Amino acid sequence: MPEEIKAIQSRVERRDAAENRQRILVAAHKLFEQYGVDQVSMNQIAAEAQIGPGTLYRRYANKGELCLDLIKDSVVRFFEDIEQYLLQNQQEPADHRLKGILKIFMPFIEKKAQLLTGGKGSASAQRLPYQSQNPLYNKMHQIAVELFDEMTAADHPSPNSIFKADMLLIAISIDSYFYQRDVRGYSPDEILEHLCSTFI
Amino acid sequence: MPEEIKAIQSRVERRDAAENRQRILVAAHKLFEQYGVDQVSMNQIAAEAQIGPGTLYRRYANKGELCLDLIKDSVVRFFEDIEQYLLQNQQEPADHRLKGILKIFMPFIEKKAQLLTGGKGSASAQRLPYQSQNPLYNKMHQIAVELFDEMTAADHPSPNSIFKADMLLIAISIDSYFYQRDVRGYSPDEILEHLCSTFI
DNA sequence: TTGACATACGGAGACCTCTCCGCTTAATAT
DNA sequence: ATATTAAGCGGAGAGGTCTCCGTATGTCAA
Repeated sequence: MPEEIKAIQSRVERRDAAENRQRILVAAHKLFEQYGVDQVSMNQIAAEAQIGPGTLYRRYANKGELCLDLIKDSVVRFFEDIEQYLLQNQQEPADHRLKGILKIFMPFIEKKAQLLTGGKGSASAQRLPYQSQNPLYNKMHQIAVELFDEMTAADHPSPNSIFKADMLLIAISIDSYFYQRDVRGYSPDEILEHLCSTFI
Repeated sequence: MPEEIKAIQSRVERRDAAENRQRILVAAHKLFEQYGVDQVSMNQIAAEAQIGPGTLYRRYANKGELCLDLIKDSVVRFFEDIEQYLLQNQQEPADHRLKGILKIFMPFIEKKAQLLTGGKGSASAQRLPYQSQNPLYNKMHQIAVELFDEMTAADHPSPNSIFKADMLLIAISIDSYFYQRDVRGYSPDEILEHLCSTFI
């Protein structure tokens, strides 16, 4: 019996562990707010949370993971927004809907940029936009693929749509986005227009 | 007199400095070869070169710069290849030439991937493909812009071409390229085809 | 309750990046 | 030859990431 239960509920978080997790989140939030994500070290966070570095790293292998945990809720809300938008615009053509999604996406990454990239200096660092292979990337990708497929009337996972979706997402990765904004000097709207004329 | 000469020849490299530079390059090359770029630290390089860390950092602010210096010659040769290709294919349509350039470019980044990204874990790290804003990126960009302009018969620096060139280059950035190859499982040729159908 | 034990803790420490600054030395003018 | 001096050197050290492992403590079965 016990083994089965354990297997199912896959381990309960210990009380002290849960408390420490809270302390970490609070400490990180405070320090990030005050100094900016880049300027805060894992050490500082551990100190502020009054735990040892080992305890911090046991939970978050690097600052990126911690950041991701910190914005988990925003991400959930973001996808709810997307879902709602898609529902309310079902009758619009796919290209229009994709543009609409980008319009929601861009302010989001602008607002959460620091946390999304999460201090990229790290040995066990991550590849690709928004440390790709994370849920955010994959879910956005899936949505984009569906819309591209719909545009070309292809059956669902068309290789071409998969590729285009990858390209679109990398094009609005944090780095690329801020490059266009800060170096090329485009406004968010201009970026959006360019994206559409290139990819849609 | 002396001041004028100094101003003109803008400083001569001191003999000991030149020697150390050589030692660094040799040491780095050896260690990179043996352990892989990522696994070699600046400290190790300094030790192998028998110089202090300060001396190493005085010349190269980070591993990326050192890597770039290490492949400077390959980059020059690469652009000579491009130039020659463009010369020999002047009569071909612009899209064909762009594809040809990608065909030269892809093996190049495949071969030099490690050195081009140059151990990305670094505080003063770099943005964008091939630590963008470096000569390689800018020159490739310029070439792509010209070809895009030619395709659309636009006068030279058309905003649209500039954007498309940025997107194309980011699409074949190391990260993106190896993502397509290793995660999506495409062969270089397939990637090339997809790139063309998306961007050209 | 009380073991038993999986989980979690914490800090010492290995190794890293990068800076600072007093000392050294090559190049030049005299 | 010698003095001057700017360029270069090197290593101590501040502060970071991340690991390892002996110790402590929740949790659960009995």
